[in-house]
Amino acid sequence: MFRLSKRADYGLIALKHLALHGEHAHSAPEIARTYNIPSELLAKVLQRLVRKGLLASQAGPNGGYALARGAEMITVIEVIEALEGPLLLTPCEADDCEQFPVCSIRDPLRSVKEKVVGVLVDTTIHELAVN
Amino acid sequence: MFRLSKRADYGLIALKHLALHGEHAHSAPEIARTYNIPSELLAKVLQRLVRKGLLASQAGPNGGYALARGAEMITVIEVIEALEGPLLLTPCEADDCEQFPVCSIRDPLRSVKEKVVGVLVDTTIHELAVN
DNA sequence: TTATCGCCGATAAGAATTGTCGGGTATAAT
DNA sequence: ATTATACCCGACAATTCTTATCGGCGATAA
Repeated sequence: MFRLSKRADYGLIALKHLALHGEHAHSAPEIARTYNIPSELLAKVLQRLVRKGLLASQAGPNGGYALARGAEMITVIEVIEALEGPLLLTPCEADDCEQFPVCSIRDPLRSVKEKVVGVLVDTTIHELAVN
Repeated sequence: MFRLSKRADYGLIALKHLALHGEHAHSAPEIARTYNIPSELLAKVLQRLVRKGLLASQAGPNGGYALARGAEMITVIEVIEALEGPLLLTPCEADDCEQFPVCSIRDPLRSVKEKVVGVLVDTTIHELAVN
């Protein structure tokens, strides 16, 4: 349906939270409670963002997550692609679909996709945080 | 996953086909055969595009579909929204999700969505056809 | 009259997302 | 040391969405 997954939604909410309250680490359960997000699912999301280098984590009591870099250095496209995989406008680009040999729109849509990606590259977590 | 549905894919392929070969009407089975698309599914897609005013149809033998207006007057966003409903970046915008009262990214993401829509408004079927 | 095609709703089949569970390791505080 | 909190990770159930199919109907040209 051309919409963000909840994974990505949760990730962006958490990143904005960390951008706004970045003095110390915040735990997954704490953020989940604040935004009414299923705790274990948010944990999964944050773990993946750590693996992708967007977050830093700290185990133990008083542990939690913090941004791995400044909020203005993290783009929305990074978050989306970290959580959903590369942004593909057409099914053809991913699996070789039945239309592959005769697909007439793959190439023209590629340039459309690049413009869309451009928008998401130009939007940072910092922008989400101040607006 | 932030990707076009096959419905939209099929619709764009068909519209480009009609833009390129617009002398007479083309039937759903014919287009489906050409691009290896399940015939009855493509029929459904084209019927919906008729209802939305993007295509004109003609019943009977030698009947089929043709563009309702010039290819440069049909935008990609019209096709996507006709087949997938309005483009919503966040789940929040659609159903009232569990985060609604505390969602911190709904507003900032709205402006992101508008930029994305802008890209798709600026792309016409004619552009797909010549590229 | 017949064959072709558009039109529509209902529904099955398949895939992806969302959410849950269980078992592990790290670490700070007591 | 022990305990409580939290990160980490894979597997799996539940749910939802997408994709595809089916059956019956009306329109129209040959």
